[in-house]
Amino acid sequence: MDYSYDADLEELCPVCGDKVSGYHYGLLTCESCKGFFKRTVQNNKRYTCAESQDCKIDKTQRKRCPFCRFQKCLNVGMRLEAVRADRMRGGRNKFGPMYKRDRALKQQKKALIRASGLKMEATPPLLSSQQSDYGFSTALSIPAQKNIHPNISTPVAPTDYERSLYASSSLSLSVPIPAHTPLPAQYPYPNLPGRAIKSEYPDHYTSSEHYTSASSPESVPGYTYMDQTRVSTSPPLAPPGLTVPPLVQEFVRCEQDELQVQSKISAHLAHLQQEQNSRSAAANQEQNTRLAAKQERLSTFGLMCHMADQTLFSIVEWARSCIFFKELKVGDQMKLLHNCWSELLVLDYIARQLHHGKEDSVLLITGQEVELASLLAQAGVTLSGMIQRGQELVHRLQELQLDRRETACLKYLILFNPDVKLLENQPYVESVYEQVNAALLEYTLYAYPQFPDRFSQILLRLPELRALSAQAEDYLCYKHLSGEVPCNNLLIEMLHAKRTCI
DNA sequence: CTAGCCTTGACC
DNA sequence: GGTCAAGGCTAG
Repeated sequence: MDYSYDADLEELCPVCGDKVSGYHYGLLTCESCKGFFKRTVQNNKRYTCAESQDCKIDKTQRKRCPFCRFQKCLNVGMRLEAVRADRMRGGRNKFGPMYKRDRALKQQKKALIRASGLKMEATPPLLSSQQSDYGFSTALSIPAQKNIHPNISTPVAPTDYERSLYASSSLSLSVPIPAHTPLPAQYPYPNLPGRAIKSEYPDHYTSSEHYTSASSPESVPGYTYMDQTRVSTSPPLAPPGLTVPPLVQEFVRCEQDELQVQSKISAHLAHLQQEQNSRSAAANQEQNTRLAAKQERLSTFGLMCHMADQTLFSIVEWARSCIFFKELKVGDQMKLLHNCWSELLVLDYIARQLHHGKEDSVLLITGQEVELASLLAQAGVTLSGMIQRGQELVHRLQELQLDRRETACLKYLILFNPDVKLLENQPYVESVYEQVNAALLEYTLYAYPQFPDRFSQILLRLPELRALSAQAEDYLCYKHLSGEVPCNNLLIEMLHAKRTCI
C-alpha cells in the first residue's frame, strides 16, 4: 500500500482530470475548464450534444462536446454566480472563506487517511481502489453508477458567506442568475441537547456518519469499509459503541448531493427564464403591455411548476439509484412512483424548510430564500392554505428535531408503500417496507433513548403529509385544467398516471 | 474556440 | 505587501 500518491490524485480536475490550477468558480479545477466555464457563462453560450448527452469528458476529449462538458461543470458543482456579471477584475469574492475551509478539510482528511492508513494495512485491497476515485468522480454524470462517492469531489458547502447579491427575497424570480443562499440542507441538523452525535466540522452530509458500525464486514459487505472512508472526512467524534443500522447508513449514503441538485435545477431555470425574458420583451415591443404583464404574473407560478418538475426529476433519479428500488422491475417502479411522487415532493420541501430553520421565510430548491409574507400575499386562498399547512408540519417536525437519517427513512417508507395495488412483486415491497420500519425503529431507539415514543411520533406525521400532498395534487389538477401549468411536464405526467381526471 | 499565461485588486 | 481567484489577452 502506497498512500503517497493520493496527494497527486487530489490535484485532478473533477471535470476532465487535467491538472488543477486552483479554486475556480467554487472548486478546484484545471485552467482550461475554468476558462471554458467562464466563456460559457459570460457569453451565454448554448451548446447541443450530437450524441446522447452523456459524452465522456476527459483531458483528450473535453473539446469534443461542450454541451456535456458544461453539464459536467455544473454537475460537479461549479457555481454560475461566481462568474461576475460586471466583469470586475481582481479582488476576492464571497467564496473565499469556503475555499479556505475546504483547504483545511483536505488537510485534515489527508492526515486522517495517513493515520487510518496505518490501521488499514491489515485489509489492503479496498482502500487503494477507493482512493483512486478521489477528486475524479466520473460517476456523477452516469445515473446508474451514481452515489459511489456522492460528494467526494464537491467542495464544502458555503455556510458563512453572505447571501449572494443576486438573492431575491421577493417572488419575482426575475434575476437571470439564480440566487444561492447558504444551504443548511447540506448539513447535519442542529444538535439536540445531550444528543450523541456531534459534528464540529460540518462538511458533507456523509461526514456525520460518526457512528461505528457494529455489523461485521462479512454480514454486510462494504459497510465497514465505507464508514472508515467517511470518517476520514471529519474528525472521529463518535461515542464508541453506538450503532446506526446498516440500512439507515445505506439510505443516507444514497442521498443526493444537495448542491449538485441545486446547481442543475438553477441552471435549468435560468435558461428557461432567459427564454421567457426575451419573449416578454417582444411582447413589450408590440406595445401589448397588458399581455406582457399577464405573462409576467403567470411566469411566477409557471416557474414554480418548473421547479417542482425538476425536483421531481431528481427524485426519480434518486429512486432509480437507491437500494431495493433498483431491484424492482420497471413496471413496479413506475407504480410505486406514480403513487407517491407528490408525497416525496412535499417531504423534500418540508425537509428543506427543516434545515432552513427560519419561520418567516421559505427556502427553494434553487437556494433562493422567499419571505413567507410575500409568498402568502401573492398566492391565492388555496395555495396560501397549503403553504400554511406545510409550515405547521414543519413546526411539528422541528419540535421533534427530525434528523437526516430519519428523513431518509421516511422517503423509503413513502416510496415502498405496501398499499399500492397490482404490483408484480407485492411481497417484496411489503418486506422492504417492514425492513425500513424496523431500521427506523432501531435507529430512533439507539440514537434517542430518552424519547422512547419517538418512532411513533415520527410515523404520526405521515398522514398529514399524505393529506397535504393529496391537496397539492388536487390543486395542480385544477390549475392544469385551467391551462396554467406549463406543458411537457413530468408533474402532469405523474398526475395523469395516477388519476383519470385529465 | 481553446487554453496557457497575464493583470487586477480585496482580503489576509 | 503577498496571496490567489477573478477577468483579459492571444497564439494556435
